[in-house]
Amino acid sequence: MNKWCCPQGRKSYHHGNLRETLIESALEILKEGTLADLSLRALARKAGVSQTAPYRHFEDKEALIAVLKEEGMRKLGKGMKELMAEEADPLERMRKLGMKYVEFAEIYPAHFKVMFEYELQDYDKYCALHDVSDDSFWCLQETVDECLALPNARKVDRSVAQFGAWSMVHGLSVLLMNQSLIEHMKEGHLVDLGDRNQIAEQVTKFFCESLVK
Amino acid sequence: MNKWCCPQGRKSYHHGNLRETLIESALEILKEGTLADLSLRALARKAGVSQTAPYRHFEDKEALIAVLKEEGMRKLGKGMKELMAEEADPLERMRKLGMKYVEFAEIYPAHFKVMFEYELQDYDKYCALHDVSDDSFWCLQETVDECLALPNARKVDRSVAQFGAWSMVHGLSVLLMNQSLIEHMKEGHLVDLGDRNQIAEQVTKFFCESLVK
DNA sequence: CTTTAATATTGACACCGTAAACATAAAGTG
DNA sequence: CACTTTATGTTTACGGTGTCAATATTAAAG
Repeated sequence: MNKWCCPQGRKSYHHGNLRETLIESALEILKEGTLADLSLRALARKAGVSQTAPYRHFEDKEALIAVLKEEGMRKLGKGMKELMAEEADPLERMRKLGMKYVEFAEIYPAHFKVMFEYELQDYDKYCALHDVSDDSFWCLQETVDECLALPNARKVDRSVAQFGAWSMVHGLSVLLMNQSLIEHMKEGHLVDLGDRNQIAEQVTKFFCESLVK
Repeated sequence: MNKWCCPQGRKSYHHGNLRETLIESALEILKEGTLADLSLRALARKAGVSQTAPYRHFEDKEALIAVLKEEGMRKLGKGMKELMAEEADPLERMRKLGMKYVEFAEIYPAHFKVMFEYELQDYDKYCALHDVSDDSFWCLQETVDECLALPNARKVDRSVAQFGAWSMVHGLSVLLMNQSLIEHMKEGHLVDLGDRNQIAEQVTKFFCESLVK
């Protein structure tokens, strides 16, 4: 006998697809909000389910975050791997990889922050995240190696080029996401999306040109 | 008549120096913890004062955060300004400025995160922070200009060099702070402080050399 | 000395993450 | 089919958070 009455207009006692619903809701929140807006309780509310229901699908909040990181790394990695196939010229591919990175941060700022600013307690627990992250890093490493193998390559240590490239685009992403920081540099001038894109283009170009003589 | 009994062993009803005490406690917490450990209530507890007492000195948590950002920018700016006087060679100074930045993040990671990862709702409200931030930016701009005025300077747009330099050291700081990210790059190898310092040295050197022919 | 302004307290509210005990439904087993 | 197990929900509760309103204490100003 079904004497249970759902809190929201739900048909059955079981939601049926709660895990995926929670993840999708979380992604929605990240699209139009900040990490601070993301709470398990809010997600539960959005799914019309009790506040502790999410704990049947995620050990704790961190486990949900890990999945969000994973989703982000998957999307970023996908875009980068496509470039590996599309663009043969190492230097030009390097530049495009950098722009992909910056554009990702531009389009999904909150998601980007979750990926890189939310520190997990024990990273080793989430090997799926570990695996999917490797894809992006492989693209970077492969492209760096190809650049350094160029006949006109500057004599640069492999790991220096790797760290340099990644640091450059990561810093660029963070700085460009932060309107107030940019305005300092631009001496109070308003900086719109066009300006930011132009800066990103120029800086990534500058870096790639620095790899060769 | 003093019929009031203090919650902790405090002499008088008024704390006397609560604002400074709260800031100092906050700085202590940032030295050995994360941003998540920082709560107004915890600070109040530490000062032996009721949980709403801090609101007599800070409009809200954000106002306290703004002060912490300010403290950090002041310390960073101080170190950078000293370098402006010490080191005459623009390129070498550029390199040292970068290392100062990275070392700051290394020594005060939580404080660094508060400064650059905690987004204020309305930045314009805290003009003291705005002013003290300008000092650091001025050092960067001045040094970039001197580098680009060098006879052997590469032909680079001023704002590109500025953004490039800042992006590079900022990204470097963030990446090096994040042990799990480094280990990806280093293919699982443990990366200690010595390794990180060496990477920072090499990458900043690489960038500075990229500014000249 | 009296009034006022600054500073602190208490109590409350709405959030949050999460643990324990319990309820329901679906899936597996005889 | 009935019966048990497992997966997936709910309720209730605890301690934590930021913050507001009303109140108390005291230092400073008149």
